[in-house]
Amino acid sequence: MTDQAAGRDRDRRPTMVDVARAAGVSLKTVSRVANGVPTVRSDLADRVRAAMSELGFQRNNVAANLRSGRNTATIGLIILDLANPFYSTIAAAAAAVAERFDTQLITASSGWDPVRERELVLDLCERRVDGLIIAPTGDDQSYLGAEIARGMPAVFIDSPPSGCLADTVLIDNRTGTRDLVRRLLAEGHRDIGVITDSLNDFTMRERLAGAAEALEEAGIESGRHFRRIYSDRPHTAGDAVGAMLDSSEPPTAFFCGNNRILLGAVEELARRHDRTRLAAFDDFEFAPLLPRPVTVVGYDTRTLGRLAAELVFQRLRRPRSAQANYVVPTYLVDRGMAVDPV
Amino acid sequence: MTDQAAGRDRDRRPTMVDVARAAGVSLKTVSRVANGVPTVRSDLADRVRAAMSELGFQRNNVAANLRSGRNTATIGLIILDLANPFYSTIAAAAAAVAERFDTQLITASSGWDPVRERELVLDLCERRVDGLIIAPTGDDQSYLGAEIARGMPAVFIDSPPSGCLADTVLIDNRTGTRDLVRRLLAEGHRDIGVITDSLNDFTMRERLAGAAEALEEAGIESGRHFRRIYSDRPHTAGDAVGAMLDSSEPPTAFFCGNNRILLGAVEELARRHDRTRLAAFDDFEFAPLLPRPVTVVGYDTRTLGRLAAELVFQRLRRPRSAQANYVVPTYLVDRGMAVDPV
DNA sequence: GTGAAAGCGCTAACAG
DNA sequence: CTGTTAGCGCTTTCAC
Repeated sequence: MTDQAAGRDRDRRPTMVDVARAAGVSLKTVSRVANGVPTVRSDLADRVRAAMSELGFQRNNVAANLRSGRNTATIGLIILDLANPFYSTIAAAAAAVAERFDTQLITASSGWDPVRERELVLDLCERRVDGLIIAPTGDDQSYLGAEIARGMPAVFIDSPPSGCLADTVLIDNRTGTRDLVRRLLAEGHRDIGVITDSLNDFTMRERLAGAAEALEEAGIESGRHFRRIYSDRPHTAGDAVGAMLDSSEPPTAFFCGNNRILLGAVEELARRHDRTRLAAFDDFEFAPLLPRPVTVVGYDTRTLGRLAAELVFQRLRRPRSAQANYVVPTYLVDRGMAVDPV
Repeated sequence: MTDQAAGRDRDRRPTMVDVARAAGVSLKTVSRVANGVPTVRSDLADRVRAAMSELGFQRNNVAANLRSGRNTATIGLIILDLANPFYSTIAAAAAAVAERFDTQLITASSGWDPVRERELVLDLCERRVDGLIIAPTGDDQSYLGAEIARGMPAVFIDSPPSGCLADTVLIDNRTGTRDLVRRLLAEGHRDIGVITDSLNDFTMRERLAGAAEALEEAGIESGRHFRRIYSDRPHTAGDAVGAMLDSSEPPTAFFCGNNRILLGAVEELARRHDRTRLAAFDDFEFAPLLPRPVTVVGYDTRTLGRLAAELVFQRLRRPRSAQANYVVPTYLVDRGMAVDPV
């Protein structure tokens, strides 16, 4: 490098070469100081540090990682929608674990698009993230097999992968729903309206299966009052509730497959001044404020995110450890408040 | 590189050199194919592509960016708490913009810790993110001045920076609150209890100032009914409400500085079967389900995130463009439902 | 203790 | 149209 190429432009970020020249030492000494290597003569180290702050030097970690072959200290989190509190809570919990390992999280939303999911995985792999946490959509993650075989830590959350083997952290959808429906049965309800979202979704299938188990235990035909809705408008759930209530044998209780459905049901029941028993999967922040009692299946979303992140770092340390499949337990909790008329 | 160093280990990711050797072409031809350069003889391109999928090649974008001096296609988002829907909505909106530019978001939470905020900024700069979106905490962001001068696009959201100049996207806290308090005044309320969170917070100071403006317009001493709370437990807000109601001249209306305070107030009023008029800053998803009418100040959080991200990319294109200071407008909306007794 | 040389995986520049 | 050479900013040898 000639002297005139010494980088006179103010815009360029100073490199270790610039620092070395300013401090009158070799590039390598600068590198040592930057990395806190103790065996550097203190006067040299001081000169280097002075030059660093003089020039406003900041190490380029991208370059450092490239040469050292070390990790990028980044893990990728692919979820369905970051605006959804369920996923943002997971992201926050995973980030808290990552922080302990000086690692940052790249969070991306697939928006329920399997093609996008795959693109994101590829993109993150090309960025050489150290690991991947994925809430899958669609039913084919076989494209990840090669990555996993190559040693990329991959953890699936909320739903298991299809077409490849990986660590998973799931919620106990089936047991949670079974316990909830058992409770309704114990209260004497025999006609229980079950409202689910699309059964393309693993979690929804599991919840329905849990409900069916409880109903069958009680000798009740599990499909007796069953409505599927596909829309994300709460209104649709309200319509389902209305249709069942208007039938010749209306249910005396409803199980709502998620909190969105519950909200639609609450609104419809409020409109009708109807006090049919309500139960649902998913607890949520404002459930205590619901204007009528509701029993919901709760679970610790933060635990889900935390376990997933911990699995990634665990697998980073011991790449060939046995596949881990965690299940986050559920519990029943009574929400909603008794309120006055306005 | 000698032949025996050809990388026999199965674990190592294949590089362009490996692909070139397998395809019997030069490294550069592989690079061209990987980058979609059209001027490659089709039979060579086919051989390269075959070798690529044979070896499971994935370009290392970290290395590619290093050499080309291009961007890392990453922007950093520093917020206070990703688990908070306000911030996760911003993150989702910013990510949606970033997606249009094939850019990923690294999202990190400072947790209201100024030291952590600074560490995160430094870390993200060392990772050579292309830009930064920051919801600041603390009152000194002067450490960013050098970065901004060097051309790092930085956009502050929710609160402006102190000690440096940068683009901002803020919410019109002052106007929103002033309009809301004006409405209470127009309804005839003269005794309005104002409950805020810590005034260390820029947004809270602005909201209080907006309330004061409206009260002074009406010739009312603005500090008449005023309580500050510092805790994040809604209970504390309830205590403040209770104390004011128990005073010799209880307010006939309350303004709550944020939605957390509102929830505490709602609970306390429900407990007392008290129907004092309620108003608050912040709309939120479940506000329509509140068990009593409440007028809230709403704003489009997604717009905030979108504008911030767009500013980053705008400044990336034209680094020396004039400083932009956007203000997201607010509006009043009536929430809460009239409900039956249970 | 310090520094020169080589090279991480890729692209830019220039030849052929 | 293809290949060679150099080099991004840093770390890793391995001499001195």
